[in-house]
Amino acid sequence: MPGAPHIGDRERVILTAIVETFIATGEPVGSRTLARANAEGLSPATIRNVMADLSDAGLLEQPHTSAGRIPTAEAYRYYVEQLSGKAQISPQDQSIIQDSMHGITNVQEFMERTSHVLSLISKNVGVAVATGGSRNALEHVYFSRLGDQKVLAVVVTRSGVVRDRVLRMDLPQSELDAAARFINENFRGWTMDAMRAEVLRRIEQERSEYDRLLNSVEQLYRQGALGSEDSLQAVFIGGAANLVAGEKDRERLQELLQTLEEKQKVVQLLGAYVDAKQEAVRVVIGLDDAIPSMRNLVLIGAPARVGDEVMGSLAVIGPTRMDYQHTITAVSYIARLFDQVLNESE
Amino acid sequence: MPGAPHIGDRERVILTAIVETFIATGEPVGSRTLARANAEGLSPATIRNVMADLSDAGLLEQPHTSAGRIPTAEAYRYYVEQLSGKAQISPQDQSIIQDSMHGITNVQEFMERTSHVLSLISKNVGVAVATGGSRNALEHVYFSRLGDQKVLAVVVTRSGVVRDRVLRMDLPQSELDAAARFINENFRGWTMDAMRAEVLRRIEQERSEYDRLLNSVEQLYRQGALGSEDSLQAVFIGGAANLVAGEKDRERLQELLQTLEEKQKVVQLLGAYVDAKQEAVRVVIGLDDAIPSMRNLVLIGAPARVGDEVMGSLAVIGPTRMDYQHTITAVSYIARLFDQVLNESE
DNA sequence: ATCAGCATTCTTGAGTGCCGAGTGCTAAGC
DNA sequence: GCTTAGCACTCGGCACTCAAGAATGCTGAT
Repeated sequence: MPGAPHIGDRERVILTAIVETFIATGEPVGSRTLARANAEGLSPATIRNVMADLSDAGLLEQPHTSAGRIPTAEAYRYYVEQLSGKAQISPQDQSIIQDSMHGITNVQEFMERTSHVLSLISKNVGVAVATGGSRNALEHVYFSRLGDQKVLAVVVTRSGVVRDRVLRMDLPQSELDAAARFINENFRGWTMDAMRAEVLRRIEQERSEYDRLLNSVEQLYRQGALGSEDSLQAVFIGGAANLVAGEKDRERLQELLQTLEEKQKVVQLLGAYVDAKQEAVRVVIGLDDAIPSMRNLVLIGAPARVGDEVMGSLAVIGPTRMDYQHTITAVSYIARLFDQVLNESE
Repeated sequence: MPGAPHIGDRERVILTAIVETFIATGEPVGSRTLARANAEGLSPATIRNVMADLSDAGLLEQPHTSAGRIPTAEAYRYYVEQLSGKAQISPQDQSIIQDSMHGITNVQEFMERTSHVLSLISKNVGVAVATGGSRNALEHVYFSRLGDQKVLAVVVTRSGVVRDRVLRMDLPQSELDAAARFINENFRGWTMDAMRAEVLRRIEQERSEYDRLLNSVEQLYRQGALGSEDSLQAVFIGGAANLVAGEKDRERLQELLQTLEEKQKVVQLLGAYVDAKQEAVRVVIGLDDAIPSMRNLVLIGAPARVGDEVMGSLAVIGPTRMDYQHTITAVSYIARLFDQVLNESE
């Protein structure tokens, strides 16, 4: 990567043209093809010169000596950057989304449909992750003995997420009820973490009084009944079938599909790249840093939030060769929709 | 299909050998190969004769004039039939299953892991569906206002399945609480269906008294809060990536993956073929009747039950060319495990 | 600077010929 | 009468060659 010939106007136009025709055709683009298609009226030879410069700058690659040029990851980054997000979502996409989102019953369902819709629109893999664990405010808990040693814990958060979990413990139903009542009366609206801290504090301070009760609660915590975010994660993946069209190498295809089935990895991926704090759509080109098997893939993601609370994230994963503009607007639109649908009356 | 040469001992042995070597190699099996492998000491010529008979009986096919023979669906059916289910599960499989099933927290999770484990063991697609809606006994309900017009309904069944749903209605919290209390006190242990019938009956009879309360409950029913089984279905599919190895035709591969993503179809498939009443493992060869895109696939499934209650079903879906014995024992083992794990203390 | 032309490189697809595996049939052997 | 060996025939697949097409880099002219 020698001193970049600081990309001027002509270079930018040509690079953009290369990226776009490569996205469209999938084949290495040569100087002649470009000269023919490009209205700029430049001759192939000139274009070749520019191409050579761009190759030096590390923006283009040649698969073989006598083949056309292919954009590098860097070129895509550049391309996406100068792709001002001014595009509006198309009416077709909008109606696809409206249709699919009809009659949503809960967050999980929204996420599931989202993954599906994103895959439809982008013709790639749609991903939606519902996280939002301990930061959510508690609304209600309920415990119930199931069998011999088993207790069912149900936790409802204020944002309407329900989570259940079977624990193994032997507290009698009476104590479970007492614990539930205690929690519901004292800690409604608290976050799980804050609540735990408070319980621990009280155990320290007022040991004598609440003793049994607080210990029950602490025991429930320890079993994960009220617990930390990771167990609440639900991952929805739609359109994995679309990878078949894009990936020629069978082994790699299989590897990719396998990776997608490991939900944990997908969560980790979104967690790493989708910035919860920021509302913006994030485009990450080249996922090999995070997950080796996803080399050459691109992630276009955004956080899903209701008000200020982050409920999860959504994304499209696809090959570098995808319709960025289109996908970005779709992701952005659904991310906004999420807030609208779940915040107020639909 | 002329008069079947009623399959004798020799025919059976040869057919079995053909099926097994075809499963092993994936290539059309010819008379010579078979003669070499088969200890029976028959000459290729003899085998050719038998093969011709089996072809006439519609049990074998030739892809091309001078290729070997391939078993037809009918042949697989015959093969599976005479495959007495005497095989024990292998220790390796057993330990894979034990490892994966460790620390199960609820039915959904069991199903998810099951689909994964089945895919691992069978090297095919593992499927698990949690159904079991209205037939389950009610344990507890809870309603909570979420926002403007929205109410969150949480239903816990006696078998430990939790279900939540956001409804659009405008009952005030006080009435919701009253309805919940009423239901929890009077109908714990009832099935959803029986409960609804009773509510309707009372509305008729004792109109005056409970009026408002009963009407709230009925309204909740109408919104599906306490409702019919279909919305409770959760479908888990594992190992879809395994299809890549088995299916050469890319288009068909894509079609298959797409079909698997349509959860409804999968539910319908299991519903059609896995007999809830019967405990046995069911092997269905040739799924094209139910779902055209699944032509040539095989389903090996069993119901998942806790005691007498059917909680769902589990299955392996794969190409006709699979290890039947192995898969059948695995499916059967996990089906039994389901009862054990969820019924009593683990 | 820009562009035309030329020699060069490399991929791709078509065409060819050959080998191996399998079949069906007929005739000989137990 | 069942079993087997032998023979002629049919295909699919592989290796190989060859020509066409596309793109490149360079050089020299405008």
